[in-house]
Amino acid sequence: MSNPTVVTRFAPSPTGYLHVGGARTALFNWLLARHTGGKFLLRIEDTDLARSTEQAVHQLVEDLQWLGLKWDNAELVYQSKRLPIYNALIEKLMERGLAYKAYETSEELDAQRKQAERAKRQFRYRRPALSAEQIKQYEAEGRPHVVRFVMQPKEYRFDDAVLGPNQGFGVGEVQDFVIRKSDGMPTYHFGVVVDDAEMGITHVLRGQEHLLNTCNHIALQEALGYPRPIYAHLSVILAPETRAKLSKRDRDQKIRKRVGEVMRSAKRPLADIATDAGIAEARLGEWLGDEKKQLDLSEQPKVMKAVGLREADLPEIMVHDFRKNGYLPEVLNNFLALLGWSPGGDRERMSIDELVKLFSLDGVGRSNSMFARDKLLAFNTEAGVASSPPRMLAAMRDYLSVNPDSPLNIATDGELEKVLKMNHGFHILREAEEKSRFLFTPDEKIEYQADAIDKVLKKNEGQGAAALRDVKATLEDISDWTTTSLETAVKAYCEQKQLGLGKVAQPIRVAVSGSAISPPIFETLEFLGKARTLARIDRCLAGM
RNA sequence: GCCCCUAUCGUCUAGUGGCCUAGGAUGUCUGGUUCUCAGCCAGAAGACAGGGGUUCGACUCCCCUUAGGGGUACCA
Repeated sequence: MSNPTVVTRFAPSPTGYLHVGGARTALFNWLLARHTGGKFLLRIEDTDLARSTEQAVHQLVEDLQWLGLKWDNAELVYQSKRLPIYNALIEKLMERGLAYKAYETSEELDAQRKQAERAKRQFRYRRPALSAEQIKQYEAEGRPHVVRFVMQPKEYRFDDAVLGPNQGFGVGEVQDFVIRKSDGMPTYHFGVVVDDAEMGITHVLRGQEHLLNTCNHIALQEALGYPRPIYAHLSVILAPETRAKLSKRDRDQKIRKRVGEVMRSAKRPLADIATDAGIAEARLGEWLGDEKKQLDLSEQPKVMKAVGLREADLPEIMVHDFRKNGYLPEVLNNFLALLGWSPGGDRERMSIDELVKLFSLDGVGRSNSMFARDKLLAFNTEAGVASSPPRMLAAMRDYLSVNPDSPLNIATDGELEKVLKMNHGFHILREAEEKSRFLFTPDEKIEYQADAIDKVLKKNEGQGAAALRDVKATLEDISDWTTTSLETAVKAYCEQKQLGLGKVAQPIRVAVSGSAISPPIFETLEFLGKARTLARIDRCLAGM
């Protein structure tokens, strides 16, 4: 009997924040492991030296922790630290004639591909017939080389837990693929096969974009004598903006578009923008001209600022974006789980424990799904209402920790609880936070929005301002400054003056908050206290 | 181009040959509640891509077409 324990893994490459597609893959692997009482492991695939960073590893770890997807290996597995293991295996493959050195440069291969394309042929790498002398000469020259795996010309077939049995590709699709790059690093294909085997991975849940790779992987497993894990290829998550695979590049795309607009309409040359952003013009130009290029973590905000783009203008794609905007991790998990999986029936709202209990590969669908944010928003709204005050307080603290510029960072827990309560029914924490900033802003720093002043106070010969001046006396007379007393007093005033509550509440709202939108007025006033309320009314009136 | 995957309301999906005059959620629309923005309550509209089979019977099985997506790297 083989060991029946399920072992899954998440193996991201550390090239930036975790995006929701990756998070969904991680979640499914985690759910399968937890559901079956197995293990979930985390491995860092940092074989791309140029793009991998230690900073990205930290971010990945933090995002995964935020989502609550704990991994069971105490120490992270870094592929970059396992080079001797890969090399020994590669040497052996070469000795057995199952792998060989190839000396073409990337440029030469590109040219061959182009040529094949022109001839309307499919380019598949075939082992060139090199004489012993040629090889000797290349070696003597110190010519760089890669190592390729000899792919047997046959059909590769495998069963997929999601897609069904007998998946695969014909002879014409496979080729001798690279297993070690010219910089000495193994490719993804090699690292993934070796490490999955060594870590005892039993189930590989990954995106459908890996379907063809799976042929390479099973061929390698056969050559290396490894068991084949159970494969489950997940559908692709599509971005509504592009209707194509959700990608971090979508954000770059949006910024790129904006830079183009600024250059054209505002007639600002690239050099200006580069200067504003503090980035070399050459670098910026290179990025602008190549859709595949991405701005790195430090460059992105600078360029955004230089062209007047705010965080909110960009689509939320990274897990970090959702955290920063005030989504609950349990909600994101719930929503992500539903992208390509269903427990059957009408069941939709599930806690993490319920997800673990209900999750099964049988419920995983095969068709791609669009990442539609409005449903996520509705889930978050609902969860915000349903969650306990301590949970929401913790969530708000977490939100503030990633939004250090918010004035609410000075609030006490008690104040934060009040803020949460008076904003009951908010969609995301950011909404409650932004609506409440004025409560934590010094009186003299309140900025009055011109349109709010015009509409609420100045319109109709200053009717609103007059009401404000008049009701002030009523407010001054209130000694018991509580929501209920305030409500009773102001409503009595309205009745006496034959005014709708709105005619009085709106002017007060603008006076204390600076805008026409705020939490409910009486709770707001209680929170501010009598002195600050009256001071703000005076200041507002004086400023008109 | 070639290869692969997919196809139910706008979107996420339930549905595994008769329970389907197709269920839920979200969004949209209408009305109500309300001191603003939200929220909440009540109601409505909204889908089996098309064409062939198989079957007593197809949303469900098969084929073709169409459409969408993915892949085709010394990225993972």
